[in-house]
Amino acid sequence: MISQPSLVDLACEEIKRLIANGDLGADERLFEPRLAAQLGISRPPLREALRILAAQHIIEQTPRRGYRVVSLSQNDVDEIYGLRYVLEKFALDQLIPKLPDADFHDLEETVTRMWDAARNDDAVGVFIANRDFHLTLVAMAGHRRLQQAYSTLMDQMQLYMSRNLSIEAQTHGGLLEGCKRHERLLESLRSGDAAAIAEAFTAHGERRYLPISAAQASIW
Amino acid sequence: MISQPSLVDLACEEIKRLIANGDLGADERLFEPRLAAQLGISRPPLREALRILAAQHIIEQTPRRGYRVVSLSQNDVDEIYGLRYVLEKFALDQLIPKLPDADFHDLEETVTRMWDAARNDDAVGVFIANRDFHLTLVAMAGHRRLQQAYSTLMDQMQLYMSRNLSIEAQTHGGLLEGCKRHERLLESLRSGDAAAIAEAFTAHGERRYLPISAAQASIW
DNA sequence: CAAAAGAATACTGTCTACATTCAACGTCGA
DNA sequence: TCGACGTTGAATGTAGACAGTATTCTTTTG
Repeated sequence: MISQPSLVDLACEEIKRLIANGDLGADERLFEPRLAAQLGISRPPLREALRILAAQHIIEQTPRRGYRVVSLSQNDVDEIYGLRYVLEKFALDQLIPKLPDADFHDLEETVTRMWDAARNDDAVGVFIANRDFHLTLVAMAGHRRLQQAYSTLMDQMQLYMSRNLSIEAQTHGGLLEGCKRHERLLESLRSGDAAAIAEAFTAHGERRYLPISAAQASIW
Repeated sequence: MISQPSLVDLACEEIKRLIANGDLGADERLFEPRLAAQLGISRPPLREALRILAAQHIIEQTPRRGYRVVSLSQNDVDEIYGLRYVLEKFALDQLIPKLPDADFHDLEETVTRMWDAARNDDAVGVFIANRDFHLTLVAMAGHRRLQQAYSTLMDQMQLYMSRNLSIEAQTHGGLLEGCKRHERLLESLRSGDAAAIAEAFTAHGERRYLPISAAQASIW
């Protein structure tokens, strides 16, 4: 059963897009009347959308002083990466027992996309494929709350990165190198060997998680 | 700078209270007009509150069919406990390096409260003290997003438990036994020895996390 | 008697409008 | 010239009303 999305849902997506595009910068205030007019909706549905985004830590609200786009400090980035690592590790732990019956199709598709984009030097394409790879991986764990928490975290990072850094500057070690690491991780998953998976995952994330400067935030 | 809480905040708290009290049962629909009248506010602030609670997975929304209190299946309980374990473990990892400079005052206070309540056979008091112990512990890690995720999870469990089970039935091993386990965990934290902490934490959570039936959900 | 269709009711989604509060700017005084 | 106070303007917090849609009950037909 499908239904047309409500204005609230549309507003959420559109505001996230505005932030990702850089139309709304870090620390920028969101004025309800202006934004409502810009989106062509009235304030009530917009306000509900803002509440949702605030709950996801994409914007923050201070009473009587409205909403503003969050600006991530170095500490914030460290927090996000640290939590992301833990959640993805947990996802793998949950996933490993299920691997024999797992369907790798979706995961393979993202890796294929990643290779294609990398060969065309399409950094944005690699970026998106990478994001989808990890979201798919976590989704395979079959843990709804985990998936939810993880994708919220990814959203926070993604919005920040597309705002502050050129994608190219964030691809440590080159596009093709990153593809290879994901390929290896996928292979280890196919093997189902827990030790190999742990190793591939650690190698994959080696330079990315744990003390990492905000300016060096990596897309992987 | 202080400011009076908005109706949205008040509505959030009140609705959570209604659920905890059992006035709103699992799977029960939340009718906006009725609820707004009951709370003495109009629908717009109520709707914003509902959006927030939905984002916290305390209620769920289906388009054009309103909101309903979530009902937790056994699988949901397993999910929450699993994630809670991972997050609290991560909190300890983050906390250990900071232990030499840590202030245990707040933590000690919750343990004191727990003992007092246990001696008076006050299961609800123990329940609350236990909750505060873990929230305080996680807060000491100094990781805002972690703390946020953790307390959201605790809310989900707490609301469910106070709805479905008598507190007494959930205190595995007796009230005093639980106090002792927390006391030991606190002692290990004071020692600062990582191995001892890990052991105390595992012993503390032994029977609680991982395959646990919904009916057996424990307060610890 | 049961099932399906239609009508009535009630709830959600959305909008317009009003009250309240905060922040910035200008003015007045020291 | 600098600081403080008051005023003004704009944005947030809230309320009430209307339109559209789902659900339920009743009625009618097979």
